[in-house]
Amino acid sequence: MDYQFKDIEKKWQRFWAENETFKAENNSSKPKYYVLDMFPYPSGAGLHVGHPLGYIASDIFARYKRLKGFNVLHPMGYDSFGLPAEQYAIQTGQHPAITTETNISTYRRQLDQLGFSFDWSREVRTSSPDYYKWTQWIFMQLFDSWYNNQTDKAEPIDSLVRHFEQNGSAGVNAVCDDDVLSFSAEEWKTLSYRDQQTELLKYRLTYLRESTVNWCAALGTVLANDEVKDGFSERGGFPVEQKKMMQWSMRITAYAGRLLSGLDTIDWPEPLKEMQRNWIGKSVGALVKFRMSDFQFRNSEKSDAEIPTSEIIEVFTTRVDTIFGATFLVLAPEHELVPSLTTAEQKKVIERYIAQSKKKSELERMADAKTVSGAFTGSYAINPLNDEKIPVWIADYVLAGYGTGAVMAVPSGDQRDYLFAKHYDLPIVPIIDIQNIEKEADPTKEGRYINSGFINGMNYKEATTALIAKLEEMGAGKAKINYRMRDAIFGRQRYWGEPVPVYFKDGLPYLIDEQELPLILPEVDKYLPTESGEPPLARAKGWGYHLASGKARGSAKVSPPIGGGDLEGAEPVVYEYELSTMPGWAGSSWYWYRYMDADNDDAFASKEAIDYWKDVDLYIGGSEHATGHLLYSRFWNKFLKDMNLAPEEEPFKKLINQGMIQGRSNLVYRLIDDLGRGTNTFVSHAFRNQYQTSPLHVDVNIVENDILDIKKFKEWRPEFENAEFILENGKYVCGFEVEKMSKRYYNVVNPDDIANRYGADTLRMYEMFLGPLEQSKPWNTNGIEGVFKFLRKFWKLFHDDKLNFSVVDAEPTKQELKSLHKIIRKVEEDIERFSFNTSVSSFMIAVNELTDLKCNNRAILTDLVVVLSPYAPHICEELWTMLGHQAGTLSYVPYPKFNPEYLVEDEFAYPISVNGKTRMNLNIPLNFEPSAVEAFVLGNADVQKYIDHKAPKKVIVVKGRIVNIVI
RNA sequence: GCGGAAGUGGCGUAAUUGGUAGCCGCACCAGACUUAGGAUCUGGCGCCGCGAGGCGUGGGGGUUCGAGUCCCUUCUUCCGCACCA
Repeated sequence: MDYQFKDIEKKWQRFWAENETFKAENNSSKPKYYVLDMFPYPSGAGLHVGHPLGYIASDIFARYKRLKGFNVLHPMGYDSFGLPAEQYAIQTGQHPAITTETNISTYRRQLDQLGFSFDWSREVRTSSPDYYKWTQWIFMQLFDSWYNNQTDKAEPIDSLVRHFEQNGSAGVNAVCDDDVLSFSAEEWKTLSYRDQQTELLKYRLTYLRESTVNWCAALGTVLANDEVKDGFSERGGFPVEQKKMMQWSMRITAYAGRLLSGLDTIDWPEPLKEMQRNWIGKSVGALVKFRMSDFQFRNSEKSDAEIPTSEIIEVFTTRVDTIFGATFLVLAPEHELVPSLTTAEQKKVIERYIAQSKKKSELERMADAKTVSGAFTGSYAINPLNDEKIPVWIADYVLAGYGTGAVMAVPSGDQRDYLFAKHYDLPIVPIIDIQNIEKEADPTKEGRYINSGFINGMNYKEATTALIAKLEEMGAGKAKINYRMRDAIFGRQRYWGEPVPVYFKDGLPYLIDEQELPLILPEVDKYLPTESGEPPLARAKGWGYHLASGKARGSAKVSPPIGGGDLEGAEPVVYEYELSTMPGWAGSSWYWYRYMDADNDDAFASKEAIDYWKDVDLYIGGSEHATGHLLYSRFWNKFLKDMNLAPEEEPFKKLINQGMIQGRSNLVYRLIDDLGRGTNTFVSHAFRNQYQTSPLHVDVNIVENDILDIKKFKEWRPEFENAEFILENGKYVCGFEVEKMSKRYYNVVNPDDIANRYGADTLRMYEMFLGPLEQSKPWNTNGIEGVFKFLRKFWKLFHDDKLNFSVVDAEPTKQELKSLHKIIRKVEEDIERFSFNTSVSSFMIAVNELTDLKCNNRAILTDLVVVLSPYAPHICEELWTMLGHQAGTLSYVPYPKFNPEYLVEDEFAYPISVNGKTRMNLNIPLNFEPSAVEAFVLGNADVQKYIDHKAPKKVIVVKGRIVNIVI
């Protein structure tokens, strides 16, 4: 029989599904291996040919690991909450759950037809209540926790409460809001329950904070950053303004240090780690306090400890060693001290400057990076180390959100400060002997300090240490590590997301009872905000938290169950739920645990399952998630570890970014008439510049090797029915361009079409054949024929000329064994280093060789089927059963053992080079020692001709590699 | 501006430790079979040259018997960040 890929593929896909061939067990004597793909958002467009790239690679790896004797977990699911479904719902009124369901079935069908070895019994969907119950549960754990800097981990909030009860706020070293109170144990106990809760909220790992959001009044909704383009909504182009709103936030900054140091322990691509490092943005430096001078404040006879904070400017610097060169301070215009520092004379100037910088959009501020602007407050501060009075300015090059929002300006060492000083004629003091500040600032750390008081003569290291010690002694500063990263906003004013398991009482948030989980997303009449601007959930009728009087719901109680005594005996009351929903990254920040135990009703996954699978051994996905998903997931994982709910500090041991598959668009060139109108005549690529033409995208599916199928073109769109063409060599040649794969460029290639025409095995191998997995590349269907031909040739090895199955039981020949063992070794090496493209060409070489040898040896072909099966599983399963094996066993047979003996050669065709240039090859036995090789080579007549019978200066012989004669 | 990745035939790519540059395909050319094929097979295919030969891994320089690979320098493309104190 001929290679009937359609029948074969359908047959095996059904077999695998019916027999649950790839179901993984949660306990096994085999070692575990967890291969994970980044789960997709099921969009309405379905998969294009670029999406499965990573899935194919991970599937090959998973199948290979099974052959290597591992118990492999290879699951798939859907990140099914998200904006597109909601947007569609707003437009059509259709519930997003319905669109999501439809899209998921499309995805499932498309994934199934590619022959992936997923364990579908573990499928997860983030939008399913069984799943988001546990997303909500983890949120609750975060709410009930604080970060203890002393133990460097998160702890239950109870431990903080106990500390407050025993010692008050003294000795607490926590990651918390800036405005926490200082109190004694007694004072704490006298606080009302509500006041206690208010205070605790400042410590919780998820907390309420006033944050700025993108508010679009016309759409009546909050937009995500990527929905805003240059201050206007991407959809509709309505103006977007920054608006302050109370938002849920996650105290991810508590984990900044661990998120950074953990990067050194994981095998991820270096660029991606670098992105996370930049995002976290650690800088080591010092906080320094500058007292305000008596110039502004009448009495400054006070010691530092007595000075109210409003009279101290705190700056963060990474170069505390340059402090003697600080000739002025600069505050961000938004800095809270600016109004009190501004003198009456300067008030107008300052106010004008603030107004002006507020007007600037972020874009303008960026474009404006080179212009210097600022304003003097009229006040002076005192440098704590030399008591010099220096002026305080404001300028928008200082960002309110970074560090303390204030800098000490050292114009000799910092270019921005230098430009500022030049512009406003402020002093520039050199502080290092070798510093050259003629034309620009010199940030050198080499040399010795000058003009720098007690650090004069010291080097950088000595000075830094001495200064920090001195500042600490004076109480005027301390060493400080600062991070660029900010706490993450954890809420959206949207419908299609996880409801936040929180209700409000007296304006304070409380967790709902754990028994009430999941808090189901309610039905609403419209998916838009209310007229008063509240999120869509405000439309849900009768949706509120029914706090029982203690009996009605059994153990129903308010969480946190701390200190509250005012709930007893009350009538059931309905409290308002939180109306925002969780952001897109909530559900994806822990999903790999759910796969371990997807049906568990009692826990997000059982302890046994988590202890068995532990972490993800291989994670494949796109680099676009570098600072989003991959950072949040690491954060939640560390938190779960602190709570003893997860065993490993890092969730993804090894990670690979598959490259993006770009689109390759085809263009036709339409002739333009004198009036600039498009005609119905099209000019072939070579002649496009000889006429007035305009390029037009054409569907890549009616173009082959850049030759336009004219007949299909005429059918493509009615207006082209009578199109005329100016051809080259009788053909219409299209131009091409590499751009995003998108409907509007008509360059989308659908995997369904390819699978229909060539089969899934061909598609899988071709996607790998395109090039290295990590590399981005344009999709070009040209070339797929080569892979298709290869599979047919492979099929033919097992069949005679009449296409009857025909293999022989005989002793394999030496050459057959050599071909086989070359590929056994090669594929093993390639897969281990994720070089899938090179395996495919090696398979081609092996099959070419075996075809030339007319090999139909059963032993050889049996092993070859196993080696190829991770790449082309369907055809291999079919041949495997034809070879007489039981159906379905192929996935778990041992990978063939490589035997190096079969590759041993006794002769080698040495390349003979003269002065580094290869001239010929000579067959020389491999057991010849270098001296014998040299003698043999120099004895050769052709060699003598090349070296002109002269005595060589030197002969280099690398055994088994090369001979180089130097003359 | 800073950080990262990458530049090899007409195209996708290969060369795993410094050791024959272009494997394997696509496209193309020639041929075989075939009453003109989206079939199969054979041969050719980096560039210049009839050939001998010369030149070739973005450009320039260096180390080495030998460099796509190592070092310096420079250009280009892509990605990320963007006044970060």
